[in-house]
Amino acid sequence: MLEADGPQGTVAVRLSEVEAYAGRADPASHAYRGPTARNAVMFGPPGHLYVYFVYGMHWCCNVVCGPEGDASAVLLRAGAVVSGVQTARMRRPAARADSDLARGPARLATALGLDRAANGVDLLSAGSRVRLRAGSRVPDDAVRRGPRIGVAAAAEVPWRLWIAGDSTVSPYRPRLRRVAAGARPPLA
DNA sequence: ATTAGGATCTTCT
DNA sequence: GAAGATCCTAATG
Repeated sequence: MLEADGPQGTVAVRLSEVEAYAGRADPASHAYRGPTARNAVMFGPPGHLYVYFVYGMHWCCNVVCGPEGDASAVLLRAGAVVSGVQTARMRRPAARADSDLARGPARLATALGLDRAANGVDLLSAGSRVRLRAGSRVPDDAVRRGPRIGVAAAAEVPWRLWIAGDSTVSPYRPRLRRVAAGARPPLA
């Protein structure tokens, strides 16, 4: 469960889909090329929120996992809004059904009202604006795993985990990487 | 139901 | 200068 306070109220989400990134050893990880201004939080202590900006308009959230310096993190890909539904709807007018409110990493961040200002927040402190809490346990046999989405490297590593049959899990669309206009096709 | 294209800007090469 | 851990809308089958 992830819970975020905001000016319009508190929204809580039960996570249904996540993706693991294994620090510097993982070619798909933002930490792969070492520390930078953007990924600094990843190299810090675990239990903190790493928020980054993608595609010129979206924010995505990770929970830092490994020990300090390890730079491992889990991307929060989707969840079900379990409280503050009305606030989440206002933030996500494009969502048709409530199950779409946090169905996708950028949607989840928007529903929770998270952006650059939430980067680095300690998720395990009761006084934080954003908090990670234990929810009801998911049985092992309800957890599925498969390839990560949208990554250009190490796509075959099955580190996306989700709850089987959950309607809030993002739809899997293996998009071919966009090729720049006018670029030559790769040589076979 | 599925697909294609556009929006938009930070980050690192 | 180019690509990027995405989403939305419109068009088509």
